[in-house]
Amino acid sequence: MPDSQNQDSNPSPTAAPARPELSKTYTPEQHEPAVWQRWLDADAFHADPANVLSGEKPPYCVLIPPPNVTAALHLGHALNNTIQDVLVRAHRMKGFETLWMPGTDHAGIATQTIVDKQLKEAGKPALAEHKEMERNGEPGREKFIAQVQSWKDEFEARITDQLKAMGCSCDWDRQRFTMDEICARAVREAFFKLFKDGLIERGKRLVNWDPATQTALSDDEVEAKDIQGNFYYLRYPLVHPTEPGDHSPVTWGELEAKGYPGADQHPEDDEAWITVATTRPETYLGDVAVAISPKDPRAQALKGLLVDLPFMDRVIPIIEDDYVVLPVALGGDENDPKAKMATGFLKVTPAHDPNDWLLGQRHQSTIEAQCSAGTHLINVMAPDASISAEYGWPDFEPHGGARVFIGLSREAARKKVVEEFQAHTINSQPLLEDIKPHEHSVGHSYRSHVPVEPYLSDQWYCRVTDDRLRGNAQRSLVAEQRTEASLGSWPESKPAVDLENAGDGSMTFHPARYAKTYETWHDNLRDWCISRQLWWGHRIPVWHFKAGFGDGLDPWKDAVGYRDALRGKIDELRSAVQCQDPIHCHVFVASGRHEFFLCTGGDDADALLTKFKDFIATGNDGDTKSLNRPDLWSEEQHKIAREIKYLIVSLSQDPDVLDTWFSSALWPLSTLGWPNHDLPLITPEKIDPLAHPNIRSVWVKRIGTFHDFIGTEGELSGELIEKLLHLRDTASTADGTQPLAYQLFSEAKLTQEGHDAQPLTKSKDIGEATDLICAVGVKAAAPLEATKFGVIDIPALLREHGFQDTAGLLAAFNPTSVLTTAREIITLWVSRMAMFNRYFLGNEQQAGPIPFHDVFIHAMIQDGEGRKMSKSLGNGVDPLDIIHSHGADAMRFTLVEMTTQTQDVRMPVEKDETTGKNSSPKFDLGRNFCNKLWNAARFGLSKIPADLPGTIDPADLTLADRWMLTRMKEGIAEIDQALTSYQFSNYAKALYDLVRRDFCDWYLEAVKSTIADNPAQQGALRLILDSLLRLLHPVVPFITETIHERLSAVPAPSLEGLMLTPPEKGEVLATAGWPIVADSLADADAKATFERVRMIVDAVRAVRSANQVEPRRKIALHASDALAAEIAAAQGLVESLAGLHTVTTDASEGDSAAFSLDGVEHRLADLADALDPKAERERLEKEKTDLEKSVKALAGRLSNPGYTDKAPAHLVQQTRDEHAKAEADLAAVIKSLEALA
RNA sequence: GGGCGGGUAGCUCAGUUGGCCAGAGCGUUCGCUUUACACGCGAAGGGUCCCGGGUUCGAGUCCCGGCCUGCCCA
Repeated sequence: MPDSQNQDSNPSPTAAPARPELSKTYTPEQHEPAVWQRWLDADAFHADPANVLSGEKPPYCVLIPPPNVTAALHLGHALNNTIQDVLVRAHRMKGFETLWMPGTDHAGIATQTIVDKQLKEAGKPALAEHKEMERNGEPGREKFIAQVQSWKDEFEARITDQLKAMGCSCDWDRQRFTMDEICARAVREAFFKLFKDGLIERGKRLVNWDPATQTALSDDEVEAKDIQGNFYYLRYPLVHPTEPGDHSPVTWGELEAKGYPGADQHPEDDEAWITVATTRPETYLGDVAVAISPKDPRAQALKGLLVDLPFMDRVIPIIEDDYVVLPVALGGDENDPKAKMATGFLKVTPAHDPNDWLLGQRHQSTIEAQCSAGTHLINVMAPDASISAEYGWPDFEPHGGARVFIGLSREAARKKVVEEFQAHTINSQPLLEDIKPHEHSVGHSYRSHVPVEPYLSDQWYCRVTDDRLRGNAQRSLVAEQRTEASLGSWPESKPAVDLENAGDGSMTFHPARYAKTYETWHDNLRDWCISRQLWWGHRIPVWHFKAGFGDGLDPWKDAVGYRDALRGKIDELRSAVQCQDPIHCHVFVASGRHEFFLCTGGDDADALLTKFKDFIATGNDGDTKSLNRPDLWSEEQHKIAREIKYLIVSLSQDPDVLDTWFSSALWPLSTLGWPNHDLPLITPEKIDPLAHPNIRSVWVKRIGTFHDFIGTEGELSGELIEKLLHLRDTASTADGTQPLAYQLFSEAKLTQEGHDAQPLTKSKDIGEATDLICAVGVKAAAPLEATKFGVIDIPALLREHGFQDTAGLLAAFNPTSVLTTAREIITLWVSRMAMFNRYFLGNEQQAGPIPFHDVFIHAMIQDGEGRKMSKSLGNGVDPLDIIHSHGADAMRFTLVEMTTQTQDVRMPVEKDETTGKNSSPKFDLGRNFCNKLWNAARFGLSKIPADLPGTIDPADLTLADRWMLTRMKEGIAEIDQALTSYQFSNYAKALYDLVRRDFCDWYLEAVKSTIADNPAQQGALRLILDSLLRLLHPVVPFITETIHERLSAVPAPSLEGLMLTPPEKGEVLATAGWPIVADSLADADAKATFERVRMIVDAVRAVRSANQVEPRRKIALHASDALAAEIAAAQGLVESLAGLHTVTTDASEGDSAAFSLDGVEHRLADLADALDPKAERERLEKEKTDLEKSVKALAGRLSNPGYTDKAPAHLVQQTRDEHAKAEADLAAVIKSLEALA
């Protein structure tokens, strides 16, 4: 047996390695599934945090931006994930412990809307019907969520399959979903901490309301669209402030007397009015004032007067505010389009417009004192945006003059208001003065696409503007990406430099320009509305209650004292029933009332409150036993419960869910195990030494006592034990090994001794321990079958019982290495991850680490016309279609090649007429490249015998070998540079040049004539091919793995200076080492010589082609002495590559073609049986013209003294050399032409 | 309105401190069943670097002003 770097652990000395022939063209569908299976079998993608924590390997971690479960992945996802896979695979090969965390996002409003729409279309009970059920006391919410859940299951599976088909090397055992138990736990913890720390508050404010889905939206979920609307000019009569309900009209005459400009244009006894301009006339029902600019010349005359709102019996004040735009006629800005449309009077509707809301705040007391409704907020709409008096319209009754509008949609109401104003008159002129067309921007819901209604409602807010959140996000950014402007406005956002590991200034955007988007976003941040009136999402862990009067406490007089008393009582109850999870109480003031809320920090606390709610409802003191677990309550415990019962009446959980981005923001924490990240690390060896390293994952749970874990039969934990024992004893995997084992540890010892702690084996120790950890080692990734229990999905089973496989992940992998995502995500997601990661991993002294060091923003893929790919345009490309037609590798290579530093990339889309599917000719690039690689490998393999020498002496290498190795060293440097700077296109181009141009076109052609008899060259080819496969693997993993499997059948010889670390796991290339070429193999002479060979061959080929010489015809070269010597030194390469049978210094006889090289004329003879002198003359004439042009240009440059004096000397010299060479070449060509004549 | 891109060969794009006569892939033309590859090999043609100024010995690149086009934010 020859020496080998890849020693087979089970060598078979008799049988030669199987070397099946490769097919003539690469057929991806034949190889991709098999390769995928090999990776899984090798456990190639599973990361082990222990390798990081022990210091053995540096970490590299990428978190997938979890795709929405709303739909299958599109080409943008394919690009996004290909880039991540390239980075992940390259780092894995470079020796990093590499974790790529996969998962999906529940996308609350989007998924709920889609499922609702689907149900409606299918004629099944949809959201509205389920809401009706819920109102009737039936479980409508549960049923609807189950429908969404099954949609989620379907799409999660589809998305996962797509990612796998693309070859994504995620750690699939750790796949997450933003609503699974592990993520939910993080959401609860995070919300609780924010609540407790005063960063979450309740507020009645104007929100972006989506009347279609009837939920609040955050600012980012609103998209502005330009709408062709109108400005409506409405006349409001002026009145005197006299008796309530009896306001006498103001006449124009009175106004004229007060110096009101323009009043003299009206009959003096006529009633006077003012005109407001609005785009939304229907909101006039909620008007509480009319505003005028204090600079307005009419303002003085109007002081003390009021406005009588038509048909409303509401009299409202006139307020002065600088916000109001002056019309151009009265001195307003001519360049302001608003000033052209304005009347100078602005109707103020604080409950239906964000700007009016601010006006209402500023003038609240004036408005409340003078508006006959007595309030500065009148909401005239129901949640579906129809006109309604039931949501805060205090003066609707008893007058009810606006009854005609009730129940109308906002669109119909607008029409009706305009009609009414048209139909009614003041001084026989219509109240509707004018309508002018006006294009303006209107916010629309990004999901339902209806116009967003600014709507007054109670919501939960996260105070992201607090420095603990915003400030830390701002300070994350690397110093050179901060701008002066931002630092000037936000001096406190300057990164700290003196704090070690503060995480400040350590996050970098690539390309750098996107840092500005991030920075600006934070500079203009507003508090984040996090509650959504949806069902699909994380339920807000807050309980609202009506306060009672226990212990003589009056919640309305002393809210804080009441709150503190309740906090104390709650803690007593928790402790009495051994509830581990915290409960916190807050009081908020909304609409002038105190509102009391309890927030729970975990399942235990939730369960406690649920039971307590029942306790309150039944009023049965004896029932309080159910609160306890597992013992009966003592008298003291009953007493506490009764006391709280007097403080709390009618407890109910908040029905709303959290904004999806809240759980997304926790992704770097939740997926890595936070808040249970302190679970001790247990390595697979501890579970089952015999089976290691085949144990795939280790699941652990802190179980307190043995009793807790075993439980009794029929209880969940007892049942789990039974299943685990049964599986351990009866189930087996394909190779006959057992799929799982479990062991118990003392937590104290694990924490103390780490990996070295021994499992507990004595039943006495187990029975007595109070701090037990149960660890389950799982081998199978797929569900297991075991008689009695049928098919069991072990990870799901363990999750259900609170086991986690996250131990050590947070410590090993957060901060992660890089986040790869799209532009619009910077504000929606990147920012919030930065805020949360730093907040939750920090403490009061110091902010925590950033979630990722780098953020790479990739381009958006557009179609050939620069339009977004979308379903409605039908120009989308399905990644699976490309994988099926071209192969996953071809798609990946093309996408990587396209990924330059620009914002958008275009991909011409063509519809295949036969299949009806969209594709793009761009993918041919990748397919052709893969096919070329395949055939090059096929050829290479056919030239590599099974019995290579064990060692290659570098001295035995040919010129071509040394050149190729040198080129490889250069190529590796280019590739490494491209990858570290996220220049993916450069990576693909470097590979293309190295593989296609250098290796295929020149190296393989060069070795053809010598390799059969040269064992050293055979060995070199074996190693060069191996190295190239490694460099290619990150972008084209399937084909390289397939070829590598064949290549590995031939043991690799050793060559000093070339390091090819063998695969770590299962002999798969995916875990092999990145090639390292030492300086000793870089041969500058070989490179220069080979480049000369290429030049000479090119020159000969050009002449051959111009003279239409048969490719197979060998010709004679009559060269100068110098050229002939050079060719002789090239070991026959020129002869074979240029097709020469003779190289001689003799003068040619008979027909010959001339060409010049280095300013010397050489001749090629034996080109054909007869040479065509006319064609030869044409070729030479053209060459002469080109050279003359060249000589003239170079001479011109040299005759410019500015150039020769000021340009760098080496450039001037270079120009002189070129000039001399061009002149010599020209002379040679002229000589050839003369000879021809 | 503010911010950020793009405009280079017929098409899609490179061109990183200004420095060979501006490159690649596809497409086009010519030749070729050549010891792996026609999803291939060899050769060739193809550019007012959007327009107008400026700085410089020298500008696709830097500066100023336009035009066209896309995205994000208000």
